[in-house]
Amino acid sequence: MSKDEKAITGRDESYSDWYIDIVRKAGLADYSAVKGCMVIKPYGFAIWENMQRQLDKMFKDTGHVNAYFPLFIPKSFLSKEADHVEGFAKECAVVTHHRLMNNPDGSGVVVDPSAKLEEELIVRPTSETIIWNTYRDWIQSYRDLPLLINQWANVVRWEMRTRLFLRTAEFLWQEGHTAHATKQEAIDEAKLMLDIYAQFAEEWMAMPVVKGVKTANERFAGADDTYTIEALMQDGKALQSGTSHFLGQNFAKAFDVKFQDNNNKEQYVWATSWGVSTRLMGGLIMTHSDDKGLVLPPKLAPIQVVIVPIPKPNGLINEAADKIIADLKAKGITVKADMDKKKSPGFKFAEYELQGIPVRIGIGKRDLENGTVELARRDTLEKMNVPVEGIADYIENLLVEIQDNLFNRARTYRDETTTSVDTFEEFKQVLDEKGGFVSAHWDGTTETEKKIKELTQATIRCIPIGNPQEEGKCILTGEPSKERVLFAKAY
RNA sequence: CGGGGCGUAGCGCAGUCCGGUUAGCGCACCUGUUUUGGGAACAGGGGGUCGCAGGUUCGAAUCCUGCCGCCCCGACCA
Repeated sequence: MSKDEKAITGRDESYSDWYIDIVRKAGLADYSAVKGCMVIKPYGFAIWENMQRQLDKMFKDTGHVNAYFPLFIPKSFLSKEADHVEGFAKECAVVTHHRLMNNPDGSGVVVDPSAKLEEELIVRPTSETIIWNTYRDWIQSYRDLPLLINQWANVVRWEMRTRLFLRTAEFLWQEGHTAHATKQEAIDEAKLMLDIYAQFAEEWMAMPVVKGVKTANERFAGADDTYTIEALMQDGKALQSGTSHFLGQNFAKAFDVKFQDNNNKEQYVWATSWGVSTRLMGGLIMTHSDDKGLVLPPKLAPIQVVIVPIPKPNGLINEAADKIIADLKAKGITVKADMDKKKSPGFKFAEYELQGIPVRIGIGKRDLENGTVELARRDTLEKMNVPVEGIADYIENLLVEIQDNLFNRARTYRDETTTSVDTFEEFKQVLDEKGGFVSAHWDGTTETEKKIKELTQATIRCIPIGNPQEEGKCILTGEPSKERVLFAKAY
């Protein structure tokens, strides 16, 4: 096999082709026979499972439980909350019939026109409506609250344009839906989940994020407030990586969900919803990977260490490898030994770099003689000779170091690619030449926000939480402003 | 929804303009031998309804008509 055929497109050449090459050649996902839908392959799914496992733990540690609600939603449900239906109506898949029949002309199967549904069903684009319709029956008293439920599910949003992991017609996610007795409690919940998302992104994905609030224009359809974590990709575009919504009483009123408080007074409940999706996979890829392929943070890598015999396996090498494998496994480190005799070491090196495995161990004759192994780290591509004695401890520390290094590197990039500007000229120049987050004053109107988007393609990603208050003038209109907001071109 | 591209072996493509042996090449795959510290070499081998349906023709991957699918670029979105 030649280098060129296996090589991935360089980031400088085409960032978009680079991304697709990594997704496909590292075996994460593939296009499917269905337009806009992808197949998540075993290696990609293993990474997603690691994400799920940790997130699920964090949800449960904060008192949430999992449940499952239907894929199909009666059409009438969707129209009960006005903003919500307006936000999603344009991208819904609709089930109209429930039976097929043989085409009378013998050409295959066709929809049986006599099997038309009384009420059409929507394939969930999100589950607020079916869930709140159910919560009405579950909630009577303040003692039923708070209700803290999450579900892991697939949803469908009929997008015009798709991109593997970042935007597909069907995607996997989790959606939390909670009900509370008071407004403050619901706001606290929405913020708590945002913190959990941020903590997960930074500590597990090694992906630095900005926590913030969305502007009215960017808010979730049906929410009073939308909180977001925003990450910056290597091409200078922002990725909305998770959102948490304070829904006020909008869904409670739409679905008539009331409870009796401890004064026997009837009240509408307060709600939140929050979600992260397989889009995080896209963020993970675009935060760390390089021109050799995927780079994975050790905490999420399905295989943390790979052992490659040089030049091929033999009794002594196998023996040395088995010992190392046992020591690593005892520490809970996942390890794979590639004892395939047909493939050359060079092939394996390239292959595991493409797959982003954090640490590679090479064992050859020279190593056996010297009592060492060759360690290669994926994040820096450094190679070093390390004594076999104490290798498991060494690797355990190295994995932590790699995790930290990836985060620090990404944070440095993010900080260096965040620019404060005070004029519209500067604003445009930074967006064109440098990209990244641009911190600027804005007059607070949707009209100005839309105008800026029209002129520059940049949107307000968020108003950062804990944003310093500062007198200034809107970069577009010159109207007074009391704080900066974060702009960027976004995925 | 507008614009563009593509559909020939598992993958990537040539052949199509100008119809004519048994449809070809690279990679991958199988067998064997020699190799092996950064994507090995040689030899042999298997694998195809040429997207689908009609039509023209002695003869269609190639020409005509219709259809289907996917990808890319834009507007909308996690």
